[in-house]
Amino acid sequence: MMELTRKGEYAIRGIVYLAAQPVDRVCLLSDIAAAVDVPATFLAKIFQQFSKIGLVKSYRGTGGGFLLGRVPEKITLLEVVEAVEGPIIPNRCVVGAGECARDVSCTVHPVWKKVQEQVRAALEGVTLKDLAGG
Amino acid sequence: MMELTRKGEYAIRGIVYLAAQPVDRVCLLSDIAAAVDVPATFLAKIFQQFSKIGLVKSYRGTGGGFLLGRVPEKITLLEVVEAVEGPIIPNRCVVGAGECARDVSCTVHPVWKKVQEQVRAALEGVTLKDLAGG
DNA sequence: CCTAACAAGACTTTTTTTATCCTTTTAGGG
DNA sequence: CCCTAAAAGGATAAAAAAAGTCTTGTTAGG
Ligand code: SF4
Ligand code: SF4
Repeated sequence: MMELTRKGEYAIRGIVYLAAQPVDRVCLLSDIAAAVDVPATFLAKIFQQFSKIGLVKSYRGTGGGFLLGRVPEKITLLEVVEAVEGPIIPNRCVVGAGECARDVSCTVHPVWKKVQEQVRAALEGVTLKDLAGG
Repeated sequence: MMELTRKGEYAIRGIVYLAAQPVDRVCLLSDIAAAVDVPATFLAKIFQQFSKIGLVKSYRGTGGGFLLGRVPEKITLLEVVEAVEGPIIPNRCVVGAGECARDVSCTVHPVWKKVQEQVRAALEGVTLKDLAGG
C-alpha cells in the first residue's frame, strides 16, 4: 500500500534533473525526458502541472524550454509530490470533518493523522538542493 | 497519495469490531458486516484472508462464525493492514535491490526508506486492544 | 439429510493509472 | 510576414487495479 504512482516518480526525476542543472540553463522537455527515462508526452503533462503552480518556469518557441521556478533549496519534495499526486491522505477521514461519519469517536482516526503528519514532515524536510546534490 | 483502499478500511473496521467483543464470542459475518457498515460479500473475502494467516479463527456450520485469532494486544494495526493491502511500499525501489536500476546512486531512495520505516513504526505501535478500547 | 455458515473461485463493473495524439498558442529568426 | 521550434491544452484510448457480486463447494450441527 501507499505506493507512489509512476506519475509521481517521473515528476520527481524530472524536477530533480532540472535542479541539478546550472542556474538559468533552459532545458528542452525532450532532453529531460530522455535523461530521466520517462515518456516525453507524459512528462509534458507533469511539467504543465508544475508550471501552473510555479514550481517550474516555461518558455515557448525557439530557444524555449523549462527551468526551475525557484532556487532548489526552496522547493521541498513534499511540494513536488503533492503537486502531481494530490495531498498526502493515508485515509480519507484525514481530509477533514464529515468525510467519515464514524470519525467523531473513531480510535483509528488519530493513527492516520499521525501517519499523515510524519510522512509530510519527512518529505518536507528534503529539498531539491538535497536531492540534486548541491 | 498513499491512500488506504476501502478494502483496508473495511478490514480494520471488521477486525476492530471483533476485538471489541467479549472473549470467545463467535460472531456471524453478517452481523459484523451490518455493524461496521461493509458489504457482507466483500467482508467475507477480507476475513478469508485474515483466516489464512491466523489473524482470525473461523468455524463453519450452524453456530459458526469468527473470532480473533490471538488476544487483541498481540495483533498490531500493521499486521492487519499488510494482511490485506500488502507491504508498506511508498515507492517500488524500497521493495529490494534491483527494482530500480537507478537506486544505487539515487538521492531520493533513502527518503522513501525513511517514510516506509516511519509508517511501519506508527502502525506497529498500535494494537487491536488500543483500538477496541481495552 | 437438512440447514447454517464459511471457503473458494470466477466474473463483472467501476475507477484510476498510464499513456498517446492532435490542435492551438507563443516566440524567435530569416 | 512567414516558417519553424517548442510548450499548452484537450480528447481519447488502453491497461491495470479496485470494488463488489455470484455460484458452487465444504464443513458442521441438529
Ligand atoms: S479510520 Fe475511523 S474515522 Fe477514519 S475512515 Fe475509518 S472509521 Fe472513519
Ligand atoms: S526514488 Fe530513485 S531508486 Fe527509487 S524508484 Fe525513483 S529513481 Fe529509482
